[in-house]
Amino acid sequence: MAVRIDEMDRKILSQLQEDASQSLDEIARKVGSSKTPVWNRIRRMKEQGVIGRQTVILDPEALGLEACFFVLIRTSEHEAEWQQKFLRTLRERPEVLEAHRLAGDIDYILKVRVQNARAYDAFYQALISEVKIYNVTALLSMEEIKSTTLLPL
Amino acid sequence: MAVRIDEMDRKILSQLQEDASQSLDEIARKVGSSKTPVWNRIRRMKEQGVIGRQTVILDPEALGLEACFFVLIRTSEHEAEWQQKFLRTLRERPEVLEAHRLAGDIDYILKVRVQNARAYDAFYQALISEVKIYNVTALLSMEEIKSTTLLPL
DNA sequence: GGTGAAAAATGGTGGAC
DNA sequence: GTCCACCATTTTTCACC
Repeated sequence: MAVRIDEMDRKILSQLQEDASQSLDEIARKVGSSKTPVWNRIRRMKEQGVIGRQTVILDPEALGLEACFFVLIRTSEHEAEWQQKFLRTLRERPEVLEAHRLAGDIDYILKVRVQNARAYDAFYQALISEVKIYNVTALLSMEEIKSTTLLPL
Repeated sequence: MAVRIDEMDRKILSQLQEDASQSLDEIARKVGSSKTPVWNRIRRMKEQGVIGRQTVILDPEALGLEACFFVLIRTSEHEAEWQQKFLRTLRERPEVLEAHRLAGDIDYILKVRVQNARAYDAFYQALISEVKIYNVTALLSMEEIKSTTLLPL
């Protein structure tokens, strides 16, 4: 997974993160290079998987997704089969935006975006009916102080 | 913040989320419309703020950001001035990718991306030296099961 | 609100240095 | 590896339905 990235690559990535709709010429000018080398570097980084999906960030509130929960999960089951099913469920559910397996006494954390508390409860009921879970704590977000996809470069 | 979005808008947003590098023609064809109306709808939704930043998703591992922590914070301070400073600190720190104020006994949750455990400790020390915090629990991610910016439409 | 065409800008490629 | 110029595609605007 380790990939050689030099200063010029970092500058290009930074520009792309900031605004991927910029033209090649514009990016080239800002990073102090010209079109072809910038284009070649971008192509290489896409092939290597450093650069992934190109997307737009939507406003969840405007789309009626007004509730955001962080869900802390403890489980008693640690068998492979149980885990497979659990992971599949999480990946299939579009309201699960993030899922991590953790070190320590909490086993998993999820970030879940839904319309409202009732929609969260529906998700929760569906989840626990599909897989056995020992303990669940839901943390309700009152205010999104910060939310960014921009990685520090 | 509530905005009128019809079925066609949703289809367009879905396509843009999936792949923002698609041409207008391609999007128009997929949603069963044509170029100009799709373009007008996209422009309107950008003005309304439904569509925000256009960006690329980078692979954190490839960039050497191999550690991801979720940080649960309890604080004894609830004064306006303290909060102002705390929020400013979070917004300024690029390693803080998400920050939410919570309901319940945990006051804040952060998602923090750093190179390694040492870099996290540096962040943690900097944070507690800037603002007084009652209790901090760091959850270390062992495995990113899912991470998406695609909102359910 | 949709269609089609035309002008301006951009992406992608190949050749010279 | 960088610069430059070329052409096909795409974006963006506009007049018309």
